[in-house]
Amino acid sequence: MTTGVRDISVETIEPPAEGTRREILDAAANCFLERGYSATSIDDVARRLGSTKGRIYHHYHSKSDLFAGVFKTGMDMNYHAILPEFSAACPPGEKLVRMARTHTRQMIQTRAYQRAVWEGVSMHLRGSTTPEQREALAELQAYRDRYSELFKSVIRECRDAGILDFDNLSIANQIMFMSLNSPLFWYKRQPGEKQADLNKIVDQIVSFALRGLGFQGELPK
Amino acid sequence: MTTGVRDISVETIEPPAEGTRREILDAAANCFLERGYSATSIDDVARRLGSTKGRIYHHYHSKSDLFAGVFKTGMDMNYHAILPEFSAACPPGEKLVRMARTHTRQMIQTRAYQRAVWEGVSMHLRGSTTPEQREALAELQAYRDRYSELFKSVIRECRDAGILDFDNLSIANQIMFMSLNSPLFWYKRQPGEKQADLNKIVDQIVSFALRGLGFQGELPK
DNA sequence: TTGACAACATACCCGGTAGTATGTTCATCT
DNA sequence: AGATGAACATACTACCGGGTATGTTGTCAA
Repeated sequence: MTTGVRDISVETIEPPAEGTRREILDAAANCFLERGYSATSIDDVARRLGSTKGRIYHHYHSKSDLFAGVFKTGMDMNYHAILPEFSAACPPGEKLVRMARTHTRQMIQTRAYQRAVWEGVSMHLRGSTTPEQREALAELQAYRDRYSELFKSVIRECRDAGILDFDNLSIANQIMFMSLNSPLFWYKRQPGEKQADLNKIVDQIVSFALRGLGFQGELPK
Repeated sequence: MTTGVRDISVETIEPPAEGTRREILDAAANCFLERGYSATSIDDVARRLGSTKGRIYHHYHSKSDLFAGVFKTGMDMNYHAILPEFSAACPPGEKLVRMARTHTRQMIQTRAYQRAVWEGVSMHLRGSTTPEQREALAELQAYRDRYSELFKSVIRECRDAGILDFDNLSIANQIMFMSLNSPLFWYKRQPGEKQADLNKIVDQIVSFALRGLGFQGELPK
């Protein structure tokens, strides 16, 4: 709404606002990561920013709106990372592996945002909140469902090709995501954070998930 | 403390108190399941019981104490179910499968309690709450860690026997639990709830997890 | 120069919630 | 019968947290 106005300015589209919003989202995501949504107060986020409520409420209408911002940003990053892999022309097995690796790496590298996505999904599955904001959550949920469908379609393709072997597709997809998302809950960034170490962890997770789906043989690449 | 006093009474040890406590715990567990810990108020639990706060505070000192009761009860049920399997004299592969089945069935059948256990672990991994109640959480966490160790030891035994194949033991254990716990988040009890249907779901989950750990061949039984 | 507006900070309101203090009832023991 | 205490209900307090209303400051355009 208000953002459309300053499209006149040359280059650096809305540099202050977008930077500020991102800064607020980062703080909010980390607060949600540490204490969860309902245990986090707006003042907590403001404290982390070194400012006050006013700054946050100037950019976001409500707490749930702020949360939605974190959720959507997290999913945006996921889409940005996964769509190239999904659209690539390569055999379904290899595609699934690449998508799984990318997704898992996302869970680790943008952990705070992804944790909010997780909690958002959990919140939606429950019956809580008001009907109005329940609708907003439903929209976000749909956004995340579409993402899930990307994997589901590839998994189905793999099964049809005889690469995978499982019973119920939806359940298989659920458990696979559960496995790939697991670092959300136990991963701690180590002091000597080598890129190779991270890849090793990602590989083990992806290996677990793919094997779980009935994948045989060694993983490509 | 207070329970030790009435050990004098013959049979039916503390029948009213224990029944009442269990009734309160059930209500609390379901509230925590639906809205999460911090979003649940004591009045919510009381409403579900058809009574008032007074009843709850008569049996539990605080909200966190009530939560601890739910957590511990959930873990007690897990131990009660898993210890016979763990102590049984049978080859490690078969033992692991039986333990995994039992655990997964527990996740489904006592879902509300187990969800609280989950949230308790998550809460502890974060930095929240006061130092005093943080200690109580740490104790519960240790209780749950011992349970996790039961699986870990069997998994290690399996790997040493060449039945399983994975890289890091701790990570493998984490992802396995993540898979087995997954119905906590997506399982919904169906109208026509046949025992056979439930077994089918459990089998698929266990099959996924065991394959993920590198288990080869068909599952026993 | 000045008005206008974005980007905040300050001050305040008010509903909800954890926890407490105080009844009330009923069963059991002496 | 009277006392005692468990098992609650009722009434109340204090505080926290979401949200709002109202300043304050810097910037930019005319």
